[in-house]
Amino acid sequence: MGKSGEIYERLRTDILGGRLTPGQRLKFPDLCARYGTSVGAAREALTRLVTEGLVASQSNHGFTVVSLSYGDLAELTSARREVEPLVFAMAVREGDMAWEAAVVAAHHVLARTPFFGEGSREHPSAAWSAAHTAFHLALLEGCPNRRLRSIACGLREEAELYRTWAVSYGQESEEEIALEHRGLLEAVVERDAVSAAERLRHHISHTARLLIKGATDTPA
Amino acid sequence: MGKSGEIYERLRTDILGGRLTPGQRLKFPDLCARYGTSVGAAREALTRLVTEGLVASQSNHGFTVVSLSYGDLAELTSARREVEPLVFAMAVREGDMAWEAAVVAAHHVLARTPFFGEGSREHPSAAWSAAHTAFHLALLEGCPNRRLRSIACGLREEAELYRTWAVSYGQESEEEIALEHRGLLEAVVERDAVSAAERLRHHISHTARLLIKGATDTPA
DNA sequence: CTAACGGAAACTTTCGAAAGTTGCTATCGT
DNA sequence: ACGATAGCAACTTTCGAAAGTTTCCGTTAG
Repeated sequence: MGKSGEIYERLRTDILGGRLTPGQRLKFPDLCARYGTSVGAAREALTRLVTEGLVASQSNHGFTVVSLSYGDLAELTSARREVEPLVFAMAVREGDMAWEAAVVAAHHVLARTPFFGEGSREHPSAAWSAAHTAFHLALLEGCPNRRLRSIACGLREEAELYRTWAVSYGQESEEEIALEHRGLLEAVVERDAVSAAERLRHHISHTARLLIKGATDTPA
Repeated sequence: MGKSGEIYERLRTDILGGRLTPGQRLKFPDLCARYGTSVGAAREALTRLVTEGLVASQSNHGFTVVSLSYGDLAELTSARREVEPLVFAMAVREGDMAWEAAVVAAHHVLARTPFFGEGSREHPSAAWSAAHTAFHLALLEGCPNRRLRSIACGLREEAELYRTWAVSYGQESEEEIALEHRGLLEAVVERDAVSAAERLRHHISHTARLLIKGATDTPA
């Protein structure tokens, strides 16, 4: 992997990790200093992030971290409600036993990881977030179609931004969410594709609603 | 639009137009001479095409036009069978009257354009191909979700490569295809989303089968 | 005759300075 | 005081040469 791939990874994790705020301008002088690289490498990394929907660019106006809005969250959620269940259903139908085992494993660590960490009572712990992402990726991994898988994963990644910037999760959501995760696991081991799709669609709608409720300004 | 956007367009049309053969190596010296540009501009254009699936890249081994294979066609078709009908159904449910009118117009043009041109009896005319693409894009355009639309259009574009390199179309297919197009139009004006999705799924399967039959070597 | 090694050619990747563009500010005229 | 204009400053974009890689071929030793 070339050098620009390295800065691409770092930029991506910095955006997803909340170290760069949505809407923030990404100037080359700053970037080069921050990551110790040349403009060329930074430029290539940024253009890759643009196609993934994490960075926006205007001609001759540079690059910015994408800005969050209720309208966009609604559109993103609508897209995820359509494609993720579809991909998940295909995984349930066609995934092999190794996949099934990976899902069971991912659910196990998710279930055993505490929702809130030592610090905040508002944001889920980094460990839980990681386990949560891993579980959902594991669910989709069973789909044998590379293209569909990467489409679904791409949408989930865009949603990740909204998750990291969500103001707060309600205390009561924790159990409901855990219940839904168990339901998804159940659909996998029982190989019930239609139930799987239905449950995932509901889960996406539910969690998106939590993000909307948590925010301060009015929904679009 | 910058200079690299210009060469991006030219490269894209050259690939889609069959002037660059699948699997062909794309060397910077050649590219710079062909399009009269610098390596930097060519590089940016290529990386953009990689994310669209029209060009493949290996680290330190340069770029190539994607190579066609039966396995890949099968996967691509499978993906299209899932997402295009979904997007089309959403268009039928939510598209406004202006969209409906655009579909009627696009179908009119398509129906009046002769399938075979002056020259070959094997390949559809360039005019028909253009009208065909325009019709299908018009169908998807009614979907209000920008992300879903661009996903569906992206998949169609990848399929375009297989269409331009298909060995030949059977003579009898012309009428069957025209019939299916009329069916799609009908589903739009009658606002029947489930029929629309079903018809489009069938149409995709059918045309993909024609491509497979037309090829000379054995399917995977 | 085969295999390993060395070296050169061709190409990809990276870099940073030059050129180009935009938006702001200060100055001048009304 | 207000508006217009010209110049400036900051930044983006582009370019092509330098550096780094891989591949291939010819040579030599076994």
